[in-house]
Amino acid sequence: MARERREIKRIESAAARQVTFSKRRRGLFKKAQELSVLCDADVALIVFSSTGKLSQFASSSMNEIIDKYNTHSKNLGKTEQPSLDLNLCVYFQLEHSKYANLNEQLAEASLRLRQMRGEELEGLNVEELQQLEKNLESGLHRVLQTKDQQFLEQINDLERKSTQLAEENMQLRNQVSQIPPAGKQAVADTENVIAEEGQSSESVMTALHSGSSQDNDDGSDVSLKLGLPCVAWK
Amino acid sequence: MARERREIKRIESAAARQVTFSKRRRGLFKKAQELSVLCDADVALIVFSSTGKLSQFASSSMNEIIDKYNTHSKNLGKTEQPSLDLNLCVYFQLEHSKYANLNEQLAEASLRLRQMRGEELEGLNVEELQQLEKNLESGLHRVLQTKDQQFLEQINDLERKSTQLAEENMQLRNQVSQIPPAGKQAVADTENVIAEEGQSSESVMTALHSGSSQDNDDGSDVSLKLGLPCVAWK
DNA sequence: AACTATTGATAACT
DNA sequence: TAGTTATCAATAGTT
Repeated sequence: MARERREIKRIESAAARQVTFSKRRRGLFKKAQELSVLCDADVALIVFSSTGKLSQFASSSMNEIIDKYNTHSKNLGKTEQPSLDLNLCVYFQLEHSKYANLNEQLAEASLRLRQMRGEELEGLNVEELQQLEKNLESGLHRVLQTKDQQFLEQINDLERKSTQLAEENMQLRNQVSQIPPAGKQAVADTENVIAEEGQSSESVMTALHSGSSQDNDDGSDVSLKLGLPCVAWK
Repeated sequence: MARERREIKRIESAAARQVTFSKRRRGLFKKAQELSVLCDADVALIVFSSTGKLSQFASSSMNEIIDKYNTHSKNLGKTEQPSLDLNLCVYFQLEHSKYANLNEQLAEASLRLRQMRGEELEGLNVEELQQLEKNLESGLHRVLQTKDQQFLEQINDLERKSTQLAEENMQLRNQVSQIPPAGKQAVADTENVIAEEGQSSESVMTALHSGSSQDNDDGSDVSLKLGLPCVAWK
């Protein structure tokens, strides 16, 4: 509502989000208060910022309104404080309304999920479809970013481990070359030269596997794993 | 915010109060939703009208937010188990398990929704992210198809109406041309020719507006509307 | 309920 | 962080 229309989607910049939060929160609370006064309504507003900070407004008492809310779904009677004899009855009603409420919310959430999966779109108009499209696109975008990030992390991991292994490899070679010559020394030396020139990566893999079963006095973990544990997305 | 500034005090006329309540309540809920989306805030809004009718909005789950509020403000102790006979106890356990179960399902569904929106992806591995990506892509695909379909339907509608209007337009022209010549006949004819050649679409629009206020014995609806009703995506 | 004149809220800027 | 202003959005009164 200002210099330019702002699309209703999460503000990525934390600073801008904070500024907008302050401004809009003030506006929202003002309107909540105005509604309660103008229309004699009972209004409760609870806001947790993205940093977890609580703000609240209640036209009367917050707890009173929440109680009224909890008992409302099924019960219409005036908000009398439950007498001791009625405690049980109220408890049942409360449980029931919570239950009904949960059921409703679950149905709502399920519908949203189905719609995000592209089902049950019949009741939606073009505007709602466009909103859904935006949500899906931004969700997809973030999922792709996260996935890429995980791939990059794995690659970095692997590179680090490779470097480490290469170093160990070289140390091992030095140790081997310092072993006093035995009977078949000449042959062993020749093989070593070939390996160094043409099969360095295979040498690394060999060092890897032998390394984890060998005694290894530096205690480093040299196993290579791809981070793909097999947990199904239901 | 309108024709005249309204003082913030209880509206005495019940009718006016009801009307204002409806309008402002809609605005308040919209703003609550916008705040929650824009600023990634958790917002709960409970409104009881002066007649006791409940409206509510919660960016996630109302119960969740209220719980968070209760713990956040200060309250902790509660849940005194009513010590009663065995049947009742069993009943409570049953209710509680149903309740817990629903709560679990709702939490699960909420998490899925947030993840589809690209939030809380931290716990997912690459395989799960790929599955999520597939779900989002297929959902997006279907949403786009549905949207395109609705656009096409609107276009067909408009084309049908345009054709109809063009026909009516032609009939009207014929009627006009059959009017017996009056004093300024020559001038009128000339204007007609110009209109036919260079301003056909404007002629159609003119026919549209006059048509809806004129007597129209075929009873057809000749208004042109784009199907974008303003229903908020809660 | 639908329509506008007008006020109010606020996004970008300072 | 607060203040200013151009613009957009909400809505009071009306039909």
